[in-house]
Amino acid sequence: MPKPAPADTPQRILDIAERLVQTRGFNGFSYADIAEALDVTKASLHYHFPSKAELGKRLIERYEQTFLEALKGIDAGGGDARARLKRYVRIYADVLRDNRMCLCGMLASDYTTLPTPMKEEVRHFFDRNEEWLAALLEQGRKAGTFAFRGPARELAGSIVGSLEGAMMLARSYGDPARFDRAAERLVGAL
Amino acid sequence: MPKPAPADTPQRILDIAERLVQTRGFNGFSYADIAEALDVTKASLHYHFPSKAELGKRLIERYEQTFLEALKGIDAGGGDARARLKRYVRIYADVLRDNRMCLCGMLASDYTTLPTPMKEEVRHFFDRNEEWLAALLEQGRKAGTFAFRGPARELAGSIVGSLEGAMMLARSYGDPARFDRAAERLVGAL
DNA sequence: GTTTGTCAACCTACTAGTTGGTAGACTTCC
DNA sequence: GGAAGTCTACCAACTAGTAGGTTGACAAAC
Repeated sequence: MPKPAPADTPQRILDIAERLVQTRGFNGFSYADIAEALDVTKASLHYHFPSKAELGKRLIERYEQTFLEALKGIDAGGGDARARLKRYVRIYADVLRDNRMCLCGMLASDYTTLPTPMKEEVRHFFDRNEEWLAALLEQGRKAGTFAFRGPARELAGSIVGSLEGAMMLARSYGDPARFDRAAERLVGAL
Repeated sequence: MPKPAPADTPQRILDIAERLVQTRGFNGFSYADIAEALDVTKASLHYHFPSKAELGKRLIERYEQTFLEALKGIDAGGGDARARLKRYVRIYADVLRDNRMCLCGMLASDYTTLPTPMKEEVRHFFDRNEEWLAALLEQGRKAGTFAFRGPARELAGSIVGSLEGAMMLARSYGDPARFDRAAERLVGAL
């Protein structure tokens, strides 16, 4: 028997690689790490993902898809803009409580060392992310829920940056609550 | 003549290593990179810094010293709390315009992969940094320059996180002005 | 004032292990 | 039989780090 293969191997590879990137960064793990965790050989990994660059690209694509799906979930759920914003922040908090950084936050700090296709995907993620958040902010402003000056998109970029930074520091301090406090301030300031 | 050695070699090693960490992260460069940039052998680097962990630790120590020196400079210069805060933010903006990340911001994202002594130094840097900022914020609040709720130290932590995150994203977008806009919002909100 | 010894600062040459990646054989399922 | 997926067995390049030798500056001993 080569594999009882209960779960789809490529997906399991992505699951493990994702966790590794989120905890150690793109330069902080190797194919050998994935192989060990999955109990297969490196060669087998290369069969599914020919190069690390390709693996990384697919990783971001999948992450973005899941993330945007979650945002749709927020749109579908009820509540005013503030409630939605809180659910948005909650996504980050949950990732952090799983002892992970945001995948793209991590990759943003590895940015200069990434292969070009990955760079493009990282920016694409943040573009979509900020677009959605900007729309929510604008909605909230129109409804009188939020008060802020300037373009919503600019504020969105600022908030995303703040959340990523707050995650990074909270993780270094091993103190997820530190993220919550910072996020509370951000949301409260609107 | 063995050396025209105008500059102190250990310092030059630290200079180059610092730039490499700030641009590529601690796992994104090797002794070979420093050796090439400095035109010496790897063995020579190991003479001055026995291990990469030791090099990294010394790197943070020196960075913190320089940073705290700059904060003293702000204290010494005139102006109210807001003016001082702007000069504080300026430090980050200048680093970014040199195409670098904050050294410790970078190391915060590499955190899980760092040797323990480096982890301690990174946290020490942020502790000192936030202590100073908290004092400035408290000063500003007492003088009526700033308005904010809760402990100054908590706000300081939030601001430092936001600045680090804003830097990271601005660098990914190759757009230093993105940092300026985010920082402007942060300072303006006080 | 030359010999002798010490020292910092480098060098060449090497180690053991890791990196991403490949070739080709094998095995199982349709 | 052919495709899919896995394996063993490799490779060249790179990793941090080491062993041991060379160089020239300086200082004391003679």
